[in-house]
Amino acid sequence: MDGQSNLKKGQRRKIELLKIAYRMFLDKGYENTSVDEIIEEAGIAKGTYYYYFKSKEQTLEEVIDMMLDAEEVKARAVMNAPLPIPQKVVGVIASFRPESEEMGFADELHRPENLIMHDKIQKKLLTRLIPILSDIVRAGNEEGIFNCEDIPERVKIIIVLANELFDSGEFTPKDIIVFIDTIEKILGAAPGTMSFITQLINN
Amino acid sequence: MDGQSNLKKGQRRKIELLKIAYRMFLDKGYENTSVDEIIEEAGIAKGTYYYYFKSKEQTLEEVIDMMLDAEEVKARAVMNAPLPIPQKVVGVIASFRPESEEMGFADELHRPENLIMHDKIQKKLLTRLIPILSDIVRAGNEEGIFNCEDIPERVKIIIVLANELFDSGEFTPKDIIVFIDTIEKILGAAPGTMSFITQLINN
Amino acid sequence: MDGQSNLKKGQRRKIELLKIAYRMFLDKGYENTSVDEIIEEAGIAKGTYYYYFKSKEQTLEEVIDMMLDAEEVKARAVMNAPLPIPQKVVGVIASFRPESEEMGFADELHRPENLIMHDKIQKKLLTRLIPILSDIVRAGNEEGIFNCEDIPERVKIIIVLANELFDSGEFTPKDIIVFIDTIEKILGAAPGTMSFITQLINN
Amino acid sequence: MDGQSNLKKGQRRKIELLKIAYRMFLDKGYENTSVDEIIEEAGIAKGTYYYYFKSKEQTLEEVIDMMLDAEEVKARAVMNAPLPIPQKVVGVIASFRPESEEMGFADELHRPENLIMHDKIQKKLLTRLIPILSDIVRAGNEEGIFNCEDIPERVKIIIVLANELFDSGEFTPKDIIVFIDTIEKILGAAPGTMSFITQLINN
DNA sequence: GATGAATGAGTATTCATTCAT
DNA sequence: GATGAATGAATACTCATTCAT
Repeated sequence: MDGQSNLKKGQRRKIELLKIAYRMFLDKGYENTSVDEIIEEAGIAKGTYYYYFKSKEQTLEEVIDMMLDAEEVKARAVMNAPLPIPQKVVGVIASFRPESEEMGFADELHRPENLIMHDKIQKKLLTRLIPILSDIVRAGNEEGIFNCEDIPERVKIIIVLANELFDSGEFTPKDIIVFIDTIEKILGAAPGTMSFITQLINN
Repeated sequence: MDGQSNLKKGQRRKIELLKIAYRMFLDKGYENTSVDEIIEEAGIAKGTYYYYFKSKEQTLEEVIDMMLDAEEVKARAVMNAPLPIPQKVVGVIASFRPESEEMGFADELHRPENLIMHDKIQKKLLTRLIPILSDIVRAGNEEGIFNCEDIPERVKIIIVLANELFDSGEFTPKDIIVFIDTIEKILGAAPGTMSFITQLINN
Repeated sequence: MDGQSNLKKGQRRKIELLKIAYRMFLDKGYENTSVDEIIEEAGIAKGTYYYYFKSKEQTLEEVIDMMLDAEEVKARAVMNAPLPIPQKVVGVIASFRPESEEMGFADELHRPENLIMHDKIQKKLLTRLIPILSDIVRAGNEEGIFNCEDIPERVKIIIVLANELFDSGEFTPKDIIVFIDTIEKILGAAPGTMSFITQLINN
Repeated sequence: MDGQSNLKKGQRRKIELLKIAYRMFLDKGYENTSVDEIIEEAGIAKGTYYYYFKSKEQTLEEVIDMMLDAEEVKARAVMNAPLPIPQKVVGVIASFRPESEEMGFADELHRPENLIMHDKIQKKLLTRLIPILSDIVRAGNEEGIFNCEDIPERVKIIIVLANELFDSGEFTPKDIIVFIDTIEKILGAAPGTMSFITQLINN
């Protein structure tokens, strides 16, 4: 009994379509991907597409949710792994990135054609990521590694900064140094606590 | 002899057109504003529009530059005004916002239809704002109010945070508290140095 | 059961559209016929047109192919008819003309607005006409009516001449005499073999 | 006193413009060359262009006439040169080609974007070339090299064939052989009279 | 569940030409 | 002679969505 066998046939097909749309939105941007192209790629008829999706916009919505579901699983795995707290913080943030075969860390989502998708993801992502990361920071507080109040608000700032500063791939070593210093201060950590990030990014 | 008398006739008309386009882009979003609508609003022929602008995209580019020019003037005025350093920091950041008659502080630029414009502005704005703000922070360092290195990188973080956290208008009092705390630590200022911001935002 | 009953609905419609476009291209010229005019004439929506044709250019391509298909059928009928060889030669050449209700022998295709269409047709026509005509000339060789080598090359010259000299409708009786003389010599026929052409053209 | 000194200033400017338009029409095709591009290339204003030319079409007309004037001079030089008659025939035909720095014998005029120009030239060219070539053929008749009546009509056929068969650059050695054979027969020349053409073309 | 024919509003851009100065 | 601002008709093509079968 495999994990998908209890899905109805239609459900499986919809997931296939979502994966195809996901890849195409990422590759070409949401607005540059026409429904015609999706159905051609998927080998289905126009009507079939609209049988599964109310609109193209709704497809995007579902694509994003599917993607974030997968990434939340990864983030929770990091949270529960036997790692030092600071590594968990960074690991959770890093887990929320679409995995792309062709491109590396510098994210497809930051190309101009992906503005809309990026923006939608960003907003939904904050909702999911803040609770997880807050738990980790709270644990850090208890361990005495961090020392801060208003944790969700601080976590939010960290996520926003990470996304805006590093996703585009245009940053200097000094940007990293200042970023690390900022995070440490935001969380009330001792200087050097997060400096292992340098190595992560340099690779 | 008024200030515009030395502009050629065509120059004046172009500036008029830029202002009209600026307003429309802001109101309806760049993509939702068609060239047809612009020329109708301006009362000119299609050909006239394309006499002045190579393309709609180039219009956007020029609109943004015009807007940033105006805002840079405001920012420099703040920089040179007889104000305490912390007020200058905040004033410069605040000066870089389009003034809108209809909407308040919560910016038109953050509506989804303005994503493209917002993004283009954001990138160009950083280039202009960082040097000005860096000068102010340097002065703060000399006065002993701030105490930090890598000033441009720190300034960049502050601008990014200000834009992302507050432009959308969705923020809580705690967000403000944490933001202020963060800025103070980023700049190496004594606690409470920037707390006057609270009053600014609450009004 | 009529001959079209096994065509799908969409196929039939496409053929209708091709016929409409064909007529309009011939009447007004390809470039002077806008897609808007075609769809108005056909009573269909813009989208429907582009559902059937990738582009206006592709429509032209298909129109020409359809036309040449029909004309090749006529040419082969002439080839297989019980006629003297010289009559077949002339008949095949003559069969490759669009039949126009309004205009006579002097071809619509030679008006300046039809240059593009004429040129495309000319090139494709040579490919189809040369083999057929070559077969006839070969048969003439065997019958001793003609006497020549390099038949396809000779046939090509004859077709080119016929098109260029007579299609425009501007020619004198002397032009005809010389043309006949030339053809006879090109094919190695006895003087007078092709002189029946005179009567054909004069009518 | 140079040859141009008696031209008025305006006349000289017009000729400059014609040369620029000529080159551009040849390079990009008449229809693909906009008035805007011409004036930019020429460094003049829109109004100036229309001061010199009634319309773009009239420009084309004048360009062609200028070009044919130059080529007629070359053709008459060939006619009067101390050459054998058959060489004169070929030389005159060959003289009516625009000289292009970039392209060789395979003529720019046969690219699809030059259809209109090519067609206009073709028609005007016949008018000018037929008399010259007819004179040469008449001389050939008197020398006993040729033997034919209806000279202008025969000459016309030769010109048409030369243009259509060879201008496009797509022809085989057999095409040449048959062409030579055809010309000889059209003019009533002894076999081999024109075979020197082979060498001309092969180089 | 699935098809594919049909829709039609929407859009940016080109370009020859005119004419007041 | 020369300028350049202004015109506006013309045009091909896109695309999300619907719906009868």
